[in-house]
Amino acid sequence: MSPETLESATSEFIHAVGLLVRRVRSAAASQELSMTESTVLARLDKNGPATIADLARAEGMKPQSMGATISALEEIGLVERKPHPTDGRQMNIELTASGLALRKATYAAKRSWLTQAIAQLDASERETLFKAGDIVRRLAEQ
Amino acid sequence: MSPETLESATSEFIHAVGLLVRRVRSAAASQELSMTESTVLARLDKNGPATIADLARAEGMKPQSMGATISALEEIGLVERKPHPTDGRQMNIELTASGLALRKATYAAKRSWLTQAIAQLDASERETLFKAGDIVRRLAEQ
DNA sequence: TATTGTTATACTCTATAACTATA
DNA sequence: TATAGTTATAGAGTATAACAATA
Repeated sequence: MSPETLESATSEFIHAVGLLVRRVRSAAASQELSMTESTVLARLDKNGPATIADLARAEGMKPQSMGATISALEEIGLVERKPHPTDGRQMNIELTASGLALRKATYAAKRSWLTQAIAQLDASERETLFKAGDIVRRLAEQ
Repeated sequence: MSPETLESATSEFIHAVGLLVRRVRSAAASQELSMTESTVLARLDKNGPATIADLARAEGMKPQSMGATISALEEIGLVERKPHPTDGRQMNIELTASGLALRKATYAAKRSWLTQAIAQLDASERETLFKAGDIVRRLAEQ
């Protein structure tokens, strides 16, 4: 692949990512959660309680930024802070009953805009997309 | 694909996208251009002069937001506004000599962080990534 | 009346810096 | 001394609203 072609393809790729991010963001503005908020909720649901520092590391964010995200989720009642049993510095972030209900019920019924859109792709496209997701993750973490 | 699996895979996908966006953004903070800025520059290089409204449509943004992006690029001397010859309302946005040089020289030599990272993937991974880019574009524009 | 662009203002997401409390 | 968290402040990116000029 020539340097020019690579640069051009990369540029188109990042353009597509930008479109997607803006689209997800505008969906979030109306009623859904932001990308980071949904991701954090999904992680808490899957892996159980975690500290702010853990969550920040997982998202590649600063702890202060994650603190703000958690405060936003706390304000709408989806997560709560509980003191760590032995380490007085840490706060465990847990899903509330509302948060769990949102994960189990709302997502199963109404779903996010993106989940619906992906559901309508054919199987091979979904496979390509999710494979690419893994590649993107590696790129971002490298 | 079960609803739970789909939701989980979507969640992991958008997580990966979030990681990438934050990573690109932090590269941009040090010296590179933002995602939107690079994309606009690439478009001007490829398609020639365009109006703010055109560019906004292409990026899925509001014209006011694109105006801010263009002002930022103008301030660092990469683009300039020129009045449209016949339509007095429009301003044509063009690459300056600097902007063109950045596209032709700097990108070819130093490259962006992301282009470098993608260059190091093997061919089949790159293919998956760019195919996924097309799918993402369709999702975002739908 | 519709479109292009500008200005003013505000919101979201994330960052840096400075601090306290605990280990 | 290192780690977890909080608070304060700032920046980037984008949005909405109101407006002027032109078509």
